[in-house]
Amino acid sequence: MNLSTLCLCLLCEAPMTGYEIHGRIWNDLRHFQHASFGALYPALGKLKTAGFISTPPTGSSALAKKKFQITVTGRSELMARLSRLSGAESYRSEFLSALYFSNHMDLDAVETLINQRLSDHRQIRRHLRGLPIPAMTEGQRFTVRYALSIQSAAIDFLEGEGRAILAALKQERYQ
Amino acid sequence: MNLSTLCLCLLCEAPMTGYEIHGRIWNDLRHFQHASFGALYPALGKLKTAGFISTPPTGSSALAKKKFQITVTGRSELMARLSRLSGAESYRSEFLSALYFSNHMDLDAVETLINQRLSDHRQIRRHLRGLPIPAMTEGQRFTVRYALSIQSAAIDFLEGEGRAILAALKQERYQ
DNA sequence: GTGAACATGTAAATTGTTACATGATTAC
DNA sequence: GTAATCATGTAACAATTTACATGTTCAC
Repeated sequence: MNLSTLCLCLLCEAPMTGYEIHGRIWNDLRHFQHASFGALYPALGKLKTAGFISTPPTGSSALAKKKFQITVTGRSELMARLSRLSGAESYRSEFLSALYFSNHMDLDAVETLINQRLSDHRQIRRHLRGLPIPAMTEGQRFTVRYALSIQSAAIDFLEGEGRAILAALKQERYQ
Repeated sequence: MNLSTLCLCLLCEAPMTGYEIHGRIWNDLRHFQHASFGALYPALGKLKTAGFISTPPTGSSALAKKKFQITVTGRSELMARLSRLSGAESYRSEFLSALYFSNHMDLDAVETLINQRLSDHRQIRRHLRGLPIPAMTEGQRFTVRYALSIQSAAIDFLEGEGRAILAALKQERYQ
């Protein structure tokens, strides 16, 4: 889902400032999306130009807080976009690239990468576990449980095989 | 790992044409990387300009087959780059976005997305299982087993909870 | 000879990141 | 008053996708 559509989804819940949208993505959607301000504000600008969202005039200066709200056309545009979703996922891992070519690397560097990956996954899992599950919709809970099961699979694998691979790599190298 | 570094890694194994590099990424590195020709050829062009790879002259036309090979400076550049790797991963899921906002969606559309995701994961797993594991290095095998454990976790989750969520969504909606 | 697979490349558009620049509001 | 956080935005750059354009080699 592109950022623009995501903004429409979030603004369907309630009017929000760009800053608040960023906060929602960072806090609640982190397990499947991310967005920087440099991508967010231009996206909101385009949505406004297209008439899909509006900012009720508050009479203040140009840099003042802007509550964006979705318009009627914005809602129907969103419905149209949601019906065209492909559900694709994109995954790219520098960690696995490094392991794939680890024969060119220092074994200590490989160990550092594994430990780093493990600690990243644990942190994401901690974050997911801290989310307010009971206050969520069924769909939202589903995404948290899904992400949790993937994170746990990664952690289990790295805890088990992560140790073993270093020994195997060493043996392969000096056999 | 950016595409440019990946090319250096692959060319470390053997001289290759751009087409062959594309094939290697598509067949063997699919579980953590992807690259289109439109990204690949410009990247190879820059590596050549920088002197990290070369194309031994074959005296033929401009569009003829070019075997790229890594140079001595290319090898040391690669070592430098490998030591600077962060091991970061990026994941973005339109599937989870859709589920997160599934309250705005048609339940049939949600079911279609779940089935599609399930079949995608099964296909990736089939592909991973078809890889020539015994011919690989330890590091390469590690990446395959890692990806396999993640794919299986996703499949298990979707097979179990994927069915249940549709009922839960329906109940939430019409309660 | 013709179609499939092999092979190289460019151009436009999209999408996003990082860094920068600025100002408002609130708590202490 | 001052630091932290809230808040909006731009500009330069980087990476990538998609579509296009072209040519080669080989099996049948």
